Amino acid sequence: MESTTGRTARSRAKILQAALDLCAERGYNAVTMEAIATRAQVGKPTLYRWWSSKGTLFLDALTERFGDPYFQIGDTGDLVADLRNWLYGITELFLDPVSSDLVVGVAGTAQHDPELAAILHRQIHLTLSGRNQERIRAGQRNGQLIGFDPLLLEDLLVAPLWYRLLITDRPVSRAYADTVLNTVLGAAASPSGDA
Amino acid sequence: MESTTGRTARSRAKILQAALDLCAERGYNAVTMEAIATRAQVGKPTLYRWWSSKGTLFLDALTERFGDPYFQIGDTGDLVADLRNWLYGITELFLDPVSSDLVVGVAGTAQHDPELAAILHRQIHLTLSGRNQERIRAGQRNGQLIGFDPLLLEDLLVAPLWYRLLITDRPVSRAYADTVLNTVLGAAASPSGDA
DNA sequence: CCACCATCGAAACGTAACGTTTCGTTTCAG
DNA sequence: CTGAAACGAAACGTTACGTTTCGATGGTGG
Repeated sequence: MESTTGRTARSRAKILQAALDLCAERGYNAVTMEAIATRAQVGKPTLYRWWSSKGTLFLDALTERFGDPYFQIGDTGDLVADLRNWLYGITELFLDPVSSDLVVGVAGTAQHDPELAAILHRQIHLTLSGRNQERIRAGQRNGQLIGFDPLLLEDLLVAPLWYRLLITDRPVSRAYADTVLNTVLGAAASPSGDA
Repeated sequence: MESTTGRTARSRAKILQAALDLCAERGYNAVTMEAIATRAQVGKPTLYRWWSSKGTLFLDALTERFGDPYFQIGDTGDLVADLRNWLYGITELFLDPVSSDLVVGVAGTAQHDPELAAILHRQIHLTLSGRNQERIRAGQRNGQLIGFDPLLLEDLLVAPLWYRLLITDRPVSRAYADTVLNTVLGAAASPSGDA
């Protein structure tokens, strides 16, 4: 049966830790499945038993190490403050060389690995984005940011950070996050719920 | 000397065409340098003489086939209309299976190919983005969209399209481009020129 | 018009990482 | 205690890369 102390659980923890360590040392691209197995003192078949590729393995490592606390909007009752802290967290993630290299690596791999892309889309988009939209709707029921389509608001706020990380090489910063937030929130309500 | 009819120019045209054809047939990921060389009836060393990798080759093919007309803001005198057509063009590019596969492939490869990333950043960011900001400033000198930081405006408009293409699997559409444009342009002027 | 030399196409090669298979051993459950 | 499942380690075939070699081709100076 599945246990938290069994051999498989210990191997899994060792593998994810080895992957993160190697990523920090050599960078995402220079890490191979063979190196992960060696570092974790684990056989390669064990890697492929649980993950079909380097990309899916690192997506799990990324999720466990930098998961919901960074990508999910918090709930203190003040929606605008929660959105700001949400953008601050993602900015922090994108500024740190180690975590941003990991994020860029996984996002880049997903562009030519359909299976990883599917997992990422389900996990990030459907699950996380769904919860984030729910958080926005909850704020709107309390009279905050009424008139914004939740999905569109989420897009407009977080997309510029991803755009800077992946397409341009301009750095993100707290000041940039503030500017995006202030500008978008200054916008009139979106004309319809098309998005 | 360099000529437009010499052997090298003919080879170059054949190579880029073969790359685009193969990309349309099998998809970006399934195209190999060997296959491009074979299809173009060209030796592999000829490929590596001009391009250091598959990514840089396809960036050239992308630029020649889907270049400035798609990524550069036009100038009809009406800035808002030009911005809308700009977003429509990129939407069209991202909607077409062949061109979007090419864009996704190059963008994805750039995430783990520093040389390609550097070229893309210089080419896209510095050159194109510079011209686009200049177009926005020209409109502002005519009294259009005064108060927006040009760089921020460009980010806010185009980032959501890239975000949908690369991170979520939600489709773009003209209606989405319209909603983004209308919402952002409805925004108050950005508080400062930080971005 | 011709002879020369750079450049070409084609093929063969070495390398790196992949993902799989095999085999003897270890671990946990009944 | 016993057996089945999962393990670590090593070896293997495969694929695509990027390079090297070699004979042929084509544009150029005499």
